[in-house]
Amino acid sequence: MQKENYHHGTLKEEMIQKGLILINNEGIKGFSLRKVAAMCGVSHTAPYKHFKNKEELMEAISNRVLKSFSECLMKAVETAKNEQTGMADVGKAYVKFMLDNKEYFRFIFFSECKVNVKLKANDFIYKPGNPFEVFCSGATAYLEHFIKDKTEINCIILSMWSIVHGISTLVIHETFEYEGDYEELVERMLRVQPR
Amino acid sequence: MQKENYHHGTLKEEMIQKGLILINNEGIKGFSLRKVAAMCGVSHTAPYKHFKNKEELMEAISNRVLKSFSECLMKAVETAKNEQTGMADVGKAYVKFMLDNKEYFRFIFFSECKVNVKLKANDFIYKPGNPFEVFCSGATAYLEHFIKDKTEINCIILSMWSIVHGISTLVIHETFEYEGDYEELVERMLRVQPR
DNA sequence: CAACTATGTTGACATTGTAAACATTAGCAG
DNA sequence: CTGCTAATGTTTACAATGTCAACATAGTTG
Repeated sequence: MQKENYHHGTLKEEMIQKGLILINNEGIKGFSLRKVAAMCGVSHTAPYKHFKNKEELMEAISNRVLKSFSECLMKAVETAKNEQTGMADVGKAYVKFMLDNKEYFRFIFFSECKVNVKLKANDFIYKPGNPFEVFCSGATAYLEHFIKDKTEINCIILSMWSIVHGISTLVIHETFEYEGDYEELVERMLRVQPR
Repeated sequence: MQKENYHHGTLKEEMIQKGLILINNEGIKGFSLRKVAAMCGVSHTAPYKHFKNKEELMEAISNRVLKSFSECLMKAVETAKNEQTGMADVGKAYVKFMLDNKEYFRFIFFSECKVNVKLKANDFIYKPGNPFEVFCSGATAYLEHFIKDKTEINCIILSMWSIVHGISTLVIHETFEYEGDYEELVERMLRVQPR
């Protein structure tokens, strides 16, 4: 009986799963490698066979969330493309996803969690597949129909990205609160833009 | 000789001072209550006579930074008022201050540090003296010259705030990078707005 | 089957936050 | 000045945590 338990089999994956649960239940400050290991029914050093250190576990968890985020945004971009609703709906999806997953994004953005993503303006280079890339490239494709100047497009995109990211961040950090429908608010905030 | 040292005298203030230094030198993950106490030449539990716990120390440090931030923005608002340059300069000051103090804002926004500030939209209630209040009320005063509708003003302000806060946050978190002058970029980002 | 590698466990250690019990000093009442 | 009391520090102790080293077990492969 013990023989079957000695080797867990899918510990790496379960660490990520249980890590997500722990974050949801106890927030950032309740998160610890040892707790997650215990949730997997494994000794507190077993995870080190799969993750170099705590930070690498956090990064894996973060990537899992960002992957869902990407998929969510991709769907929104597709819908917007088909139904000609413009980028506002994608922006709304961006904010909604972050606010629906506050605890996860506190973890990703408000902790020492490394996010393996970096966008550069100017040439707008990004690692494909991450949510920010999805948002920005979706917006680029949309704006190209209306605007020629590449620099202006980038500027507008950056503006939109900052708006949706900024408002989400402020709300999640509890620096700002709106007593009403955030989607409607975002809609209006983005509409203030020329496009 | 020991008699002079037993009572520190201004420990509370020095904890804040040395805390700021430690954050600058070692970042969030290098920050600990015990280290700050050591820097003050005091036992590791002495701070508990002045702060309920670590979080309260962090809050005090955060408030110190936010006070400087407020003062900086107040100056910018004053200048904008006198020289009729509009809110773009205040926005640039906002971003510049955050990027000039990356380590502090990582501490404030990307750690378990409680920021004792909460703005509410709708009625736009804020605790006076905090930087966000300075920015928003400065913007309100400015916009009232051009726009009547209170709701629209609030929407534009929130947009501007999100833009400057969002871009700063993204850069500090190293999710986004711009190889050029951020002030010029912010100028353009805000100018995309109707006003 | 034997040896190797991947995966877990035990035990140890340093760092940290925090609480309790005790020490020193400052300030004030008499 | 004396002595009490509150404010401020220190020592000691403990639990939680990340991490390392040494060892154990189990698949895998020649």
